[in-house]
Order: sequence, then structure tokens, then C-alpha cells
Amino acid sequence: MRLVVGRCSVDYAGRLSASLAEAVRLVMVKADGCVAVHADGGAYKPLNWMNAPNTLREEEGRWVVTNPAGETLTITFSEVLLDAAHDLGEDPGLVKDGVEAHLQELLAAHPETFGDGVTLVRREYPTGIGPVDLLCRAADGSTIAVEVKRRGEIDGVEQLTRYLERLNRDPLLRPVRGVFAAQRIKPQARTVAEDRGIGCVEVDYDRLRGLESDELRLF
Amino acid sequence: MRLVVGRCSVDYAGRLSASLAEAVRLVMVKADGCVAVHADGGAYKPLNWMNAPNTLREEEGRWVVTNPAGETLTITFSEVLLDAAHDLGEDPGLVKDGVEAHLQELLAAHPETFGDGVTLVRREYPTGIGPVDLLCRAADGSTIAVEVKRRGEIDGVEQLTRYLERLNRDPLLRPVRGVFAAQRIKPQARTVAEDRGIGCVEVDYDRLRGLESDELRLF
DNA sequence: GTGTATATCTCGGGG
DNA sequence: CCCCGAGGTATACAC
Repeated sequence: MRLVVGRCSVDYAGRLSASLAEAVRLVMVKADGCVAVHADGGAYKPLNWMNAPNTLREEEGRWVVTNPAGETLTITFSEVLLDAAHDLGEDPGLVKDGVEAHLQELLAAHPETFGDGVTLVRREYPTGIGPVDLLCRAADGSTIAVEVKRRGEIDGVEQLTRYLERLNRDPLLRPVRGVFAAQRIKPQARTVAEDRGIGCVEVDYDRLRGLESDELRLF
Repeated sequence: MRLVVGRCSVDYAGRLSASLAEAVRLVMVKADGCVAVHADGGAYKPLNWMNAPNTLREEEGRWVVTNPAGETLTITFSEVLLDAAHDLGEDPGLVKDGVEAHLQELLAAHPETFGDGVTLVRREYPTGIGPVDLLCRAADGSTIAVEVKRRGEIDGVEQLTRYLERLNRDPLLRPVRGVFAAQRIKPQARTVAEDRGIGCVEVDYDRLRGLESDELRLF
């Protein structure tokens, strides 16, 4: 990784045009060739950037970065305050816990969350326009389609609505009810869901995970 | 801006849990207090980060970053290879051209894109659940609601569908047809749109901009 | 503050 | 390779 701090102006021409007037900024060049221009604020997002793969041509006080799509980033330096290079090596990578996939996994293991006698048919059940997260069977033989989200917003309800419309065309599944499951469901999403007869379930992630580890302890 | 390159392990606890095993990384601390941990690859997104506002407590070989929501980022250093601070000052900021707002502007100036005799009623026409990008009048007196996107995906069709449902309740506007306009429309979005009787128009941004400058040249 | 829409979104998975 | 969906999305803007 190469770090350059300097006074520069920047121009990007590609999916859009964007330009930066002269100021002092950090230019970061990573080992994979990607380039990012950072100001001293504005969260982690750079002002301007070019993703790998691309080629960096370094002229006198001027860098021209080009990628295979023909986009270009031009950085013109009038002053360089720091120019340091370090070999960081491979990164072992991030380990995450608590994302939607894990929530789906826990709910698949505990379909009774959606009602007494509810059993799992399968996860990622294909509908023709994308897979529905969980397909379950209710005690009365009817089908339940579950959309799982970490945060329940209106998009998730729309997604489930599209799946339900498709699934209800299948005589072997019909009637299919919808359940929208999330750690937290926004009021607007709940209103739209209930308007459409879709059930809403707020899931306690930590409690579910607790159940899981309790069960593991039995073995 | 402070730049630290060093061997470190990192833990984040907040909306999820995420951890990084020990490796050499760049830690960037911006003037606004935000912290980002970068590996030597992977575009501009850091492996781990904390957005401003937050407080950084620096102990012996260990940084603890806390934000008002109670999330914490802990960085434990075993070795420091670089520790440099620079005052970058205020940034004049990015000037952009070619985003959705410009596309909307150009289409507002050229409603004939949507059919002969089509005229603009107004931009950002309020519907009660958000503004529709363009409201137009067709030659036959019927109304056209246009949703403009740079990239036409399914979310945009859903958005337009919600607007159309609202607009068609208004007897002064009814009947309202929908048109989905984008530089490029994804197949799935097109399928859903056409299912619902919504027209799809792919817009050539450069050609429209050309028309615009031709007209300016007449004056 | 919540809600809504945008983004050169980034990133990862599946066909 | 493109398409699609998720994200600790972040960010701006309206109500």
C-alpha cells in the first residue's frame, strides 16, 4: 500500500464526470491497483476513486489511472507532503455474525416461531422470480412463505408480495400465506404488510441464538 | 488526518459482531473522528470502521472507539510501522455531472421523448407518499407519470407502481399511465413493468445532452 | 427525528 | 460474464 498526502486536483470521467478543486488530500493506492482520494472527513467513502483492475501511469506531478472500461481518474499534484509505501501482505479477512443469513438459519431451525405445528419445507424455495427465504407448512396443511430481513422495510414487503403472487399460482401449494420476519419492522412496512394480509413477526435474535445453544448443550 | 500502519487485530461490536485476526493494516483517523481499517485490497471499503461522531480512547497498544449508539471498535496493536498526522483543511468538495437529477432535468426539457405532443405538467409532483419525478400530459389529455432512474431496476418499478396507485385516485388526473425511463433497464425490471402496463424508455443521456446544447446554440 | 430515495454504491453468490 | 440481492450500506433531503 502506498500513501501519498499532497495538494492536488482530481478529475474523474467515466460513469459520470466529477472534479475536485485543488486541496490537500490523501491518495491511497492498494496492492491490487485500486486508487482512492480521501478528504479529512465524510466517513469512509473517498471523494473520488477507481477500483481494480486498472493501470496507473505516473508522469511529472500527474497520475493518470485508467481501467478496462475506459474510465479515467487524473490526479494533478502541486505539492507532496508524504509518500510512503508498506507491504501489508494478505489479510486473513473479516468474520461476521448477526447478518440475515444467520437469522434465516436460526428461523429455519425454529419454524414454530411462526405458529404451533409449523414445519419447514425448505429454505430458498425457488419461485421463478427469485427464491423465497423459507417455505413452511402450517398444521392445517396450508403453505406459509416467509421473507426474512434484518431490518423490515417496505422493499421486503414488496419482495414477499411478488413471491406470494407467484406461489399462489401453484395448485399444489395454494393457499399460500405470507409472513414478514425481521429483527425490527418499520411502522410503514407493517402497515403495507397488514393491508395485504401478510403477517409480521419481530424476531429476538439473541433469544433464538440462546435456544440454539441450549439445544446444542443437550448433546 | 492521522495514518497508522501497524500489525493489529480488530473487533467490532454493534449492529453485528465482526472480528479481524492479527495482520498488518492501515488505520485512518479523519479530522471528524471517524476511523477506518484498510487491508491492501478490496476497493475503497474498509474492513472495519466507525463513523463520526465517536470518541477514541488510546491506551497502551490498544484503541477503543465508541459511538453514542454504544457500538465499539477495538484495535489492538502489536507493532506500529508508521504514525503520521497531517492537517488537510476543509475540502472544496466534489462537483458532479451525470447523476439522476441531470437526467430528470434533461427529460423535463424534452417530454416529447415519451411520445408526440407530450408536455410537462411539473417535476417532483407530490403524491402523498413521495414525489413522482415527472408528471406529463399526453396529446389525448390523459396523464403520464414518469419515474426517472440512471439504472432501471425493480425497486424503481415498485416505486412508480405505488405512485400510480395514488395518482389514479385523483379524478382530475385519471387515467394516469406510467413510464419508466432509465439509461439502461434491467430485464427483470422490464418484465415486471410490462406486466403492469408500465412503459419502458431507455434514454440516451449523451444524445439528450447534445439536443440541449444544440438548442442553446440557437440563441 | 423518521421516512424516502440515491449511489461511480460495494460485495458476494448463482446461472 | 451478467443478474440479483444484501449491506454495520452511507448520504442527502423532505416532513
